[in-house]
Amino acid sequence: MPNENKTKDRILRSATELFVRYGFMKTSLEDIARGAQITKATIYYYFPSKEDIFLEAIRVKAEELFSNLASSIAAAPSFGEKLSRFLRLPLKYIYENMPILAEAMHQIPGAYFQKLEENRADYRSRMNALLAGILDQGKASGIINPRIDSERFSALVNDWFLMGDTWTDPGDKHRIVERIERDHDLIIDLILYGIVMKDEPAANKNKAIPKRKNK
Amino acid sequence: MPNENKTKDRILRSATELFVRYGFMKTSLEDIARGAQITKATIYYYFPSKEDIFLEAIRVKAEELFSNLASSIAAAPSFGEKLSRFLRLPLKYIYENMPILAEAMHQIPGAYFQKLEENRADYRSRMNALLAGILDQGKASGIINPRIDSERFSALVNDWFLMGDTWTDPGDKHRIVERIERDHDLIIDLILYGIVMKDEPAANKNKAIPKRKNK
Amino acid sequence: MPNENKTKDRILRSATELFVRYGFMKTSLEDIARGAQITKATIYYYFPSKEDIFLEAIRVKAEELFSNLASSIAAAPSFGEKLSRFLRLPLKYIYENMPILAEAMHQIPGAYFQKLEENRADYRSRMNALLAGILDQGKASGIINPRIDSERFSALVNDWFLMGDTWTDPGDKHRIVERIERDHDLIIDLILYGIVMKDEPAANKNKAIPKRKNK
Amino acid sequence: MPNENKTKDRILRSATELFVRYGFMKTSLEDIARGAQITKATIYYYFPSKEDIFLEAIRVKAEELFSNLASSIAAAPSFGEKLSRFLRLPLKYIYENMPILAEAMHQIPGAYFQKLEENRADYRSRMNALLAGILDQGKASGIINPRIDSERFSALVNDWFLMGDTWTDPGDKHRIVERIERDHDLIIDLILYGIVMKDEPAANKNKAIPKRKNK
DNA sequence: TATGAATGAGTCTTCATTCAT
DNA sequence: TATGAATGAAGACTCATTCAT
Repeated sequence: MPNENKTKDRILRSATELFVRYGFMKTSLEDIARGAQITKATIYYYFPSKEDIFLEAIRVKAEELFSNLASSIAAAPSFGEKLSRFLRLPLKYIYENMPILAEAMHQIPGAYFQKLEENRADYRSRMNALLAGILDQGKASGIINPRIDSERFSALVNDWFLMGDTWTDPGDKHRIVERIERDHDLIIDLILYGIVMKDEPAANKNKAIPKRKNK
Repeated sequence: MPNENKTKDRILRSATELFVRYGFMKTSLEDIARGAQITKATIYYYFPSKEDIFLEAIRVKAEELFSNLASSIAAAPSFGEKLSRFLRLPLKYIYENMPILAEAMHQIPGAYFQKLEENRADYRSRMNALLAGILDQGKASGIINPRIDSERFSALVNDWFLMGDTWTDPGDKHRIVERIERDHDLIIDLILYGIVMKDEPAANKNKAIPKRKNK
Repeated sequence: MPNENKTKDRILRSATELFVRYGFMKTSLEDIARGAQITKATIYYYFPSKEDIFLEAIRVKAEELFSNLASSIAAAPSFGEKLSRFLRLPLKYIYENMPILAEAMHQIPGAYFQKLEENRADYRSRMNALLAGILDQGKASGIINPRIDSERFSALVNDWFLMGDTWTDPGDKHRIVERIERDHDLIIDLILYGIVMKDEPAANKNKAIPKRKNK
Repeated sequence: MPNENKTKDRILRSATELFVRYGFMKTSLEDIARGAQITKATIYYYFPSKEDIFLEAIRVKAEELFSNLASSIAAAPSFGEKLSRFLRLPLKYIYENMPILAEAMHQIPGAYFQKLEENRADYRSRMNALLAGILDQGKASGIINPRIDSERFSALVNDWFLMGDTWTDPGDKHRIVERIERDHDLIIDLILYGIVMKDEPAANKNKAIPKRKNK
């Protein structure tokens, strides 16, 4: 965690706040400088470009998230609670800190795509690792059907419930549409669970759910 | 469906394509004009401002979607298929045509917020009406548990599966975080369905989506 | 006086009203066309350019003024009343109809300066002729000191009381400053008349406007 | 008096010169920048908008004028000379530096009207104060008829001889026309002074500026 | 380490004018 | 006689970036 008084951190904090509120393009270096109580030129002493500030801002937030997430999950008493935290925290983080992440894909110049993609792949694999760990523990303790494909399941959770695709740039359009075709009936099954009459769709019969206590 | 040769449509098509690919702010009128093979000034013969082009582009796409969606659902042979189409088409449309919808909330000047909000409310209520129709039919034919709260169910599907909140502006942050808190264990239930051992906790069987008490 | 229904007059009327209210540059052909209930392109059927509309608008108003002025003065019963009308009407006309006359000098492209100057010289000479006529009648009836230089007096009245120089373009700056130097003590005399003690400045008493030696 | 080498002053000087010559609207920032030998963008480092440059230009000129005027009048040996300088200097200044003042009223966006009006009221009251001081001295030394209404006299001088109303915007049209009606026979009296035969119009002899009854 | 000053390359928008019909 | 459509040229303003100090 960086020293609170250092200029670089003041810049980063000002930038993060403004990026979150107004997005990448509508935040000017002038604004960031004002928020950090320095002048525009000073920013260039610490960062080579506006894009680099943005990338660094995400990086800091992401590390924060992973750090909190790992310890929170480790401390969770049960499988269900681990899964619950795994879902709740990242979403909260994203919406509290980086609701404009997705926009960066469209607003940042192409030259920076590669860096963004690297980050994204990194975060995704760390998330998957975390989830895989949870699943493994679930399997080990016999709660989870061992036939579940952990990898595919992780990907699905990521994509559909962790807004994995808010990162996606429009170039990937077809990839997403394909995924929609592929996954949507699984999603429908998920939705149907809970609303269909108990004796109606034979295909779904015998599928049970775990006992959840509310909170 | 607009006439292919009319200049206004050429502008709209060029604009839509560019907005989708590069976002609102990174698309310049110059670009749009080039794409439509006219000059910048001509755009102003047809549209009073860049924002109006954007709004109109969404409107056209949305009407297209609703038109297709309604007939597609009407033609579906079964309840499950209706639900499936209801989920698949909008997502495809959004990702194919307007993946940058959300950005508009941050990039468009405040003066246009109201119009955007009106559109959004309109689309949302039309989607809900469609889904409610499907559910009603399901209930009528005895497939669906009549205790299901259609309204709440529609809202949930909308928010979690139709990216209802990609429209959300950062000011609503807290609203979303609250929703995450409120809905996430239901989501976990959905996820667990399909992965837990079939003979595990019978207690939750037949559970419909209940009206949740707050917190 | 032109026919009220003819398109050309509608254009002229709309243009005059807008020029008077908003000035030459802030009045667009679009505005004029709207006011005349036609379209922009139609204007070009009747006028070769925006400047020509303006020139024509002044011309019409000026003719109107001269026509009214001449008959009003002719009908005046006394010398004093004639002089009074000579002063009152043009000022009223200018302020009611063409308060932006002066601006035209700065806003109209150089190419039109010549035409404007011609008009201006024409109007000035007609005003002078009118005033000279009044003076002559005054002299003839023995009211006016015959030593008065009618020409110089006319010029003075024109410049100082009829805003003759609101027409002046900045290039003439030095000419005006020179005139100020030359005439200002006469003006002071005029002002002092009426405020000095009746027996005070013997030197100025009964003094007619003399031919001034330069400086 | 501003430093000759500072960029801001170069901008101001270039702007003033161009505004004076071509008016507000026909002077582009490009022109001003060229005159100041900088680029357009630099102007925005020093001024928030074109209108602000204009306002500042007037302000500087006005301060200059008042400063010179006050000392010049203070140094004048006699009442007549004071009055003379009071009339001569402002007119020279206006015509040399700001002949396009009036246009600002029509060309500057409404948002700036208030500031312009404030300035104008300020300048006017300072001018009136100066003139009142001169008159008081004249009265004290017994030269001026003590029955003279100083306030009304100041206003008259201001309006008719100092072009007070060249500032007037077209909305005030009726106010001016009313003033013409009200003051014009006084003006005629002034004019008649100097041209009538010495023994002719007894009625006008020795008459001070009276409070006029309406109409 | 920090900044005041300067700028080039855009951005949206306006508008007088043209022309085929 | 009238116009719908199109445009070139210009205008005010923004902003990330540079650099001498």
